[in-house]
Amino acid sequence: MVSFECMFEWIEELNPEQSEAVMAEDRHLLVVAGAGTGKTRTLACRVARLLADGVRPERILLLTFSRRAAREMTLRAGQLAEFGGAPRVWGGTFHAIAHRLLRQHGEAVGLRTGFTVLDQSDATDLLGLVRHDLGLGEQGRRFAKKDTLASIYSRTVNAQRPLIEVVDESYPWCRRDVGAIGTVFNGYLERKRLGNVVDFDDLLLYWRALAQSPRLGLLLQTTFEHILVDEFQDTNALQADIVAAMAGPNVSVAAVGDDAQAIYGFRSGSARHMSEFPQRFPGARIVRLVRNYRSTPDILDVANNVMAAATAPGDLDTKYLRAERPPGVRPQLAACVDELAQSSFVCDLVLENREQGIALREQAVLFRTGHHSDGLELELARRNIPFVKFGGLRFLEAAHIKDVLALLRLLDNPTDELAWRRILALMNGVGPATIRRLLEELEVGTPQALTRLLGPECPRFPPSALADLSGVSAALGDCVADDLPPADQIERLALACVPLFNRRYPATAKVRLADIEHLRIMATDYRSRSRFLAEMTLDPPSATSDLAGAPHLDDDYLVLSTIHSAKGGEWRCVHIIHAADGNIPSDMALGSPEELEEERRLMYVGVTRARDNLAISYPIRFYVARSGSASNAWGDAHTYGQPSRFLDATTAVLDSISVGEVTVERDPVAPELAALWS
DNA sequence: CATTTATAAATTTTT
DNA sequence: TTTATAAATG
Repeated sequence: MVSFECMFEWIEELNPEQSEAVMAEDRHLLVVAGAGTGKTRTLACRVARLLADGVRPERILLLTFSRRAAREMTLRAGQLAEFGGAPRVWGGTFHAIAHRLLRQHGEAVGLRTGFTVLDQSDATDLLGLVRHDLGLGEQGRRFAKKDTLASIYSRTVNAQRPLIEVVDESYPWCRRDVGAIGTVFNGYLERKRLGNVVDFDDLLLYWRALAQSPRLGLLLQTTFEHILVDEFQDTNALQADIVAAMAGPNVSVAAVGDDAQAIYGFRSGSARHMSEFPQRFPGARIVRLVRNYRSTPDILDVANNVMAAATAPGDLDTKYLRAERPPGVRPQLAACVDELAQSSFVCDLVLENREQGIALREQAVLFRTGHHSDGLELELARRNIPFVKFGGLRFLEAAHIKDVLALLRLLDNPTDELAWRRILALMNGVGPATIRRLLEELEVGTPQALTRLLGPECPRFPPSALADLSGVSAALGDCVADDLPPADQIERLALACVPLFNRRYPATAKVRLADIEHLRIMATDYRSRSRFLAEMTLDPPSATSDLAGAPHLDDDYLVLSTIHSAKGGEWRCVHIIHAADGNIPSDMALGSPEELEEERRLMYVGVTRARDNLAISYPIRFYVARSGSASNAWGDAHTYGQPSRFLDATTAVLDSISVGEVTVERDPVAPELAALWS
């Protein structure tokens, strides 16, 4: 009961609007809450209030969009309900809850048991296979590439709009090929069904189908009494449909959101669904939270000025935040000579802050895209400043991790074509043509494919692959019964991977095997192989600070994060780097006014993460070409950066400083030489 | 004949 | 770092 009392102490500290949101007895509730207005706390308190009123925890569903938010909410609200192993509040991302429900009831909507969830890169690869098999993208024909196909697909499905409209609006250069794109999508659907796999979008689609089905819909509508949804401004049409379909006659829906923080347009999220909430859920009480308790007025001045020029203020306007805190320190805008200067500026500031008693984990560095932190990561490593990076490339994206997971997936679902392909391609002397033949002869698509590989009916492999084959088969044979714990299975499979990795990744095999050991350690908490696989797909570990060993979560570390991943978080000090025009807003997003506005909101989200200190920086000169391409070998391929256009209106409330010495502007020799032959 | 190697081109944000 | 095509190799 202790936690209940402590929760009631919180409730006493709520302001009148927050407590209205917590106590409201209306059937439906929409909380329009600006950044830093105590949204999460209000939601958690509402859950506490419901529990105190006698609602059973397992009758409460708490939906979030990001995994970070899910973790935080279930931590805060979930603790309340844990009395001696009593059932807990259902909490998680839309996708995680969908998965949980479909494992239970999936057969009712035509899903076979034992289905595998494809992550984004798997889904993209499968689209690429279909694309290739249809002979698209061959010579000269500039057909949409697999990544483009994946985003078109996801947009179409999540927005529930006709393909032609989506292509016209967002991918006009593919207009000519809509017919063929449709054909690819059909092939993709067929391929998924054949392999008994579902992608992220399918999880939502099948959940909706379940909730709308005559037989199970009623069951689901009576499973939960209260549905609470966080970050409602990021809902897409599919998710809005799901919430509506789950809301039976005796269900209350409480949604919380902020249209000024809608940043998931690329996933078809739209604040429109929030403004339509009152129509869709009639009788909803609307509560607005605008008092900001998080940031100093100095920081809010920046935030408010960023949004002042917003062209499309929503009708549920929360963008002007009222400061409740006393004045603090003026935020800084640092024009850095180059990226190196920016990196050392940030490191200096971080260390200085730590000297003043602000722990590293109270500080965050935020940026638009994953690779924007590359330079900084090098400098942090050089100065031995520990950090953890959220967003960007993940541990699981590494080829060798996918290789081992493919072996596990094969054991879990022997009809998974992608897993088969990945494993076969790892063997010596096996290429696309052999893979095609083997897939046919193994009859991948039937559950017997694995027994066929391990048994006497095993098809003929090229002689060069026989050694690899016997190693892999032996390992698969040892694990096929699934009587070993997942961690032991990984250890056994990793053994078979040693020779494969040594050949495929000669220079890095050692490091990669250490990563597999990391994977094994992560698996030790799981008792079920399929649970582990699903968890790795739906809630993969965030990228680690270093390639070796597990991150020491007890230690102090600096947080590096994309702005998208940072939403919902707050830190005493926030450093926004690469805030140059072209980065925020991204050059990619200049196509339409809507996209540009989303970038503005992104800047707003970044700024409003800060409590006490905010430093925005950008390099005046930065390289366009990424390392690895040879294009900058002759002369610098750099460009001169202007600060983000969203900061234009903030100059009066920012301290502008210059960082870095103006050294030699450019290499005097190379351009001179280049002039000789250009 | 099939596979490996070489070369050029293109690269947002998350579940 | 991936991806399509061309050349080189087994």
